[in-house]
Amino acid sequence: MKKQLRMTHQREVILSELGRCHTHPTADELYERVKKKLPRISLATVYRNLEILSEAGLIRKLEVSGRQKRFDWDLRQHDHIYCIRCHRVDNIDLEGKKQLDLPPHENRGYEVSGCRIEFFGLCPQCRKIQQKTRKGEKKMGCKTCGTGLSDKQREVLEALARCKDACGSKDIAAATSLEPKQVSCQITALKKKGYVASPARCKYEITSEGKAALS
Amino acid sequence: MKKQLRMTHQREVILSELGRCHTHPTADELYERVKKKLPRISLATVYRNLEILSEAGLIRKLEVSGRQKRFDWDLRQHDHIYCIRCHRVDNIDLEGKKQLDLPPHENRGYEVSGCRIEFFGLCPQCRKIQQKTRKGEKKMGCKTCGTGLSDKQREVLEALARCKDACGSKDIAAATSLEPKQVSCQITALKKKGYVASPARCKYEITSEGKAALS
DNA sequence: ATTGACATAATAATAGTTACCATGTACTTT
DNA sequence: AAAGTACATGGTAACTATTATTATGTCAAT
Ligand SMILES: [Mn+2]
Ligand SMILES: [Mn+2]
Ligand SMILES: [Zn+2]
Ligand SMILES: [Zn+2]
Repeated sequence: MKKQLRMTHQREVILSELGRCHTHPTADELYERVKKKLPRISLATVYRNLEILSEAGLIRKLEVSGRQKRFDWDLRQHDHIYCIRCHRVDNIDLEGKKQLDLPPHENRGYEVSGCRIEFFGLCPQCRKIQQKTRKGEKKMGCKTCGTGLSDKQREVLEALARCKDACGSKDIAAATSLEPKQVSCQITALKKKGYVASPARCKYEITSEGKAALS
Repeated sequence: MKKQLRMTHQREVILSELGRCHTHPTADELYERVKKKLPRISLATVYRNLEILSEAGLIRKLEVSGRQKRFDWDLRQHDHIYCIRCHRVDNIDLEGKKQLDLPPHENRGYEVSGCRIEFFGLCPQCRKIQQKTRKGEKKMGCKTCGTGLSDKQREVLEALARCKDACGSKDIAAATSLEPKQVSCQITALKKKGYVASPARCKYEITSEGKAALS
């Protein structure tokens, strides 16, 4: 009844690409790489095999903070450090310092099978970027959030682009077909995206990012 | 320009329910509790406020292994242990042993902002369950996987239930409107769910779990 | 009384992942 | 070799957890 594990061509390529990758890739990052060798492979196959291979102990599955699982070809005992901004993951070696044993009276009745140590912070690249853009958190990883514009947002932003000076939401309501309440709602969303700034209380103007987003 | 944080009634209830909870609940677990006090609250409000409150430092967001984020009312420095089977999370206190500083030459250029230490294993309840059901991993947390049956799966399982003894997939194909190939595909799925067992090579029979699933 | 910042409920949309199943391939046993 | 079955794949639908959108509500400061 033992499970047989066939080393198919797909699995070979997945393994070898993971070994060539020194970046702890996610399933879809690896999929993009594997697709170059096997153009007809399915994303589901990559997911399935990463799961199977990690259960078989041929690779390691990392469950670091964030939403996506990452995979590691290096089976040796080592810990990780990850960037809280871009989510890249690097290896660290705690050398002798890994005597992290939970004292028996502290184990809460668990049958302890392991321990994970993760450091986190800003990676070298993100440190530089963070210093430049002091304005705040540009959340990454979302497709629409940051670039996309809904119809109403676009309408408001276009009206703002036509204004020479900063103007209030009432002016915009007049310049568009929208009601004042709706305008202020859209402005809130646009401010969050960085497309609108408020030079004075209750006065708004389009930012350079906002102009870029309109094009 | 500083962000104002209004302590609304919803936020008060979310905070107080989290404080009353000693289980590191997920957003939807907390939602179920809060709904009893505020029946008209929205799940999105719970998500939004847990995020806001943790950013404001009033609660702690845990990103332990697994998919769902969990929240902790206890702000004191402490670490966690979680169950790899049921995903419950308990506190641990490493007392003096938390001098986990990354040596500067090992930080890979990161600006380190913190460290997470997590133990994992089987919680007391799951240890008992695991000993009983030795058959293998019943994956938890999935809605269909385990209980749900597709139409074809149900058809095959019902045919198996009518058989007195273990039978081959060809017999089932005859007893249903399905082709042999399809039958073996469905049997594979049913075996994975634990609804079908194979007492002898290429012979199948319905399990007690399978009978229960049919009712 | 207006205005607009902040908040909410309801819902649509999204990302990541897994389930489903027809089909394909490779072992085993005859 | 043929038959029968276990294991695997590709394509896609479905699912889970989370976030975005937006009409509407509340409230403090003009
Ligand atoms: Mn690694
Ligand atoms: Mn805790
Ligand atoms: Zn980074
Ligand atoms: Zn458990």
